[in-house]
Amino acid sequence: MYQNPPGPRRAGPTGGRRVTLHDVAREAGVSYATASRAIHPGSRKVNEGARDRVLAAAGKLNYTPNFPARAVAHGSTMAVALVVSDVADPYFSSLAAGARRAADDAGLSLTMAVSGGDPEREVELVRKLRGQRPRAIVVAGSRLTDCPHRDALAEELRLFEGAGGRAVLISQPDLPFPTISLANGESGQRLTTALAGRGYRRLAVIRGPDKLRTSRDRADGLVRGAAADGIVLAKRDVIEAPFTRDGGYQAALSLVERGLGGIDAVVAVSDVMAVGAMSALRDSGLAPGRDLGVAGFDDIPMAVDVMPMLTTVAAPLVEMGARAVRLALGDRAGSQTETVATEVVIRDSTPRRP
Amino acid sequence: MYQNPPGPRRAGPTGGRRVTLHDVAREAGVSYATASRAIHPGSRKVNEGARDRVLAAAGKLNYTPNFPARAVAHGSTMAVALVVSDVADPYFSSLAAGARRAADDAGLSLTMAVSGGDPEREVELVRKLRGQRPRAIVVAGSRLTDCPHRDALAEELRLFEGAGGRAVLISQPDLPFPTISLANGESGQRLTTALAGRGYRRLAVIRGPDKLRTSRDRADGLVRGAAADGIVLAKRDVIEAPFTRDGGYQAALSLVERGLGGIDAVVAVSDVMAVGAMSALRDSGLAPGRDLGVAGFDDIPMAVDVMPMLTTVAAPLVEMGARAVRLALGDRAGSQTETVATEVVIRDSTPRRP
DNA sequence: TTGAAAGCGTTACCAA
DNA sequence: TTGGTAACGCTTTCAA
Repeated sequence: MYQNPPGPRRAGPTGGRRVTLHDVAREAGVSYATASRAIHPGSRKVNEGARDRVLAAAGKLNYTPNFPARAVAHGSTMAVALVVSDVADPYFSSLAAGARRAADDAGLSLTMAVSGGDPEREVELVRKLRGQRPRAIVVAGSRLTDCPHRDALAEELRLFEGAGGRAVLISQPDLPFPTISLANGESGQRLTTALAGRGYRRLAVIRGPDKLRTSRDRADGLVRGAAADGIVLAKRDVIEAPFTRDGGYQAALSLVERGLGGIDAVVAVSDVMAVGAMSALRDSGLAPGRDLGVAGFDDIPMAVDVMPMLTTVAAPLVEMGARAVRLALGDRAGSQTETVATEVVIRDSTPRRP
Repeated sequence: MYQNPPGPRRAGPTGGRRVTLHDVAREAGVSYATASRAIHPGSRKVNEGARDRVLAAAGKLNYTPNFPARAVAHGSTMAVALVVSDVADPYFSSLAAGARRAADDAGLSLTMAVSGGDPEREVELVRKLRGQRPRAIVVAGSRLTDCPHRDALAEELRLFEGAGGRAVLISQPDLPFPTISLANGESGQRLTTALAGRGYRRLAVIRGPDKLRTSRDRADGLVRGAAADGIVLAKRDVIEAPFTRDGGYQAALSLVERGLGGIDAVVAVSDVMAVGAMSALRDSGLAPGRDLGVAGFDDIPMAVDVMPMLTTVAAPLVEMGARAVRLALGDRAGSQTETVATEVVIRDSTPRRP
């Protein structure tokens, strides 16, 4: 008789009383177990009359099931965790929007964790998240080339799966977990082909850190594509900068300061960087599109609101976020890695050249 | 002796074993209670040697405290909940970034709930969130003018507070809860003054639904300001549209189709709408800035990357998100409503007119 | 400082 | 179908 003794409820931190299932059961005049069954969606083993009374009592008392308690008893929560580098970055917030929707469809809530792009923090985050016992952890944007952290992350995720959770990665295909993957390299090649077809002859590439898998694959694809399509891409015209808007800005600035030397287009490995680059060009007195073609990757929403509109390799970001969650929640059958299609979208920032 | 029986741990859904505090205690050779105290940050009442052994054992076994269980026992979680309309909207994702940071500083995790702008869903969300027993719920972007839902929301938040939680609103100052408030009306007036000073004489306003408090206050401020500053703002030149980028686009389009009739600037009640409006103007063959001044509210990051750069009333969005969480977590002393300062930022989208 | 054990609010099993 | 109750993994008195 250690449990749920009748009598006044314990006061909360600010003096409030908590309504528990016990109160509901008493109010409805049924047993504790019956009340639980009536409230829980899954079990239909309860008399209609009793159920109605329980539901009515719950409504009257404004009862809300206590999720943590439910989680402890049932051994699993109703939450999915998403790890991103930065919520305010359009790339990640689009992924988050999709993940949220899919979680919602499954009746789960979404917990967001933000790493700030710090791989160490990312590992720490996953570790903490493990304690939350979410149904699944989706990791977007880790730096998988960075070996020690890469392994530490894999270990944390492995432990998470060992405890019954599900881990899924987005766009980082070389860890032994189900992954929503983008054909980044191939996309880069297709982009150069499109640019070559529009008359571009000499490229500069603005890329993120080499440790960032997405950045590296895209940059490599661009280099390969340039070679294949007869476009000149000098080694010194591949500029590395932080994988952010400001990184793109700085990279473009240094490009201009150094002298363009015949470059007729600059491709950034993300739209966010490309947008920064466009602003830098403009601040340097150059007109993006007219003086220099500009292109990016992702097709973030603002790509059509910058001027000129940005040519890009469109990735279905929202859909990717949703698919990651669905992949995590679905059964293990089928392929573990889903590759989503990308599409080159030509806009005004890369007009046809004479 | 019903509790934590020794022996093999229960298998998880996929067959994994869970490491519990019991295992750690046994591994360290101390009692269950001592292990708990050693792991829990707050209690220093444990022998250093024992503590070290516990921590070592925890590390060795890869133990992670079970948050839900902790929450059940302790009566409160380590999470803060944030309700927004749309994660992918820069306004909300900036708020989220700030809220995340503040939650992080307090050692709490952030759970995001997305209402999609649907007030009914928003109430439902808060209700569900109550079940999660977060330390605090921060609601951004509700439509408080919509009375039935407004009251329902207030009731849910009241119940949440009754159970010991903390509720804080962002930019919706007319519910009886602590609020991070923006001087929206006053900001609107200051913007018209600035525009008048730059030679603008006839305005159009693109606004969101009347039910949206933020939109209404800003629009009202613009109307008042126009009157005070001798700017013409005809009733028919106030266009209502969805509070989104596409809403702004449509509104501007209809404005152009209808004929500008002497309007020399269009002000949208948010940067997101303003950006949409700029694109619409451009698609209609007009040059924002040159043919027509454009201004917005918020100063979202992309305001400086559109062309021309957007004049706006800057709100410290990230800081607001952070302050909301801090307000929720702090003690009840001091003022319940904090008003944050805004600042008119003139950029190229509103050049001086002859 | 430590250990035993009583909760916390659920779910789920078992017998009725 | 129902009620009783063990169990979930933890925190926190209460004695020792």
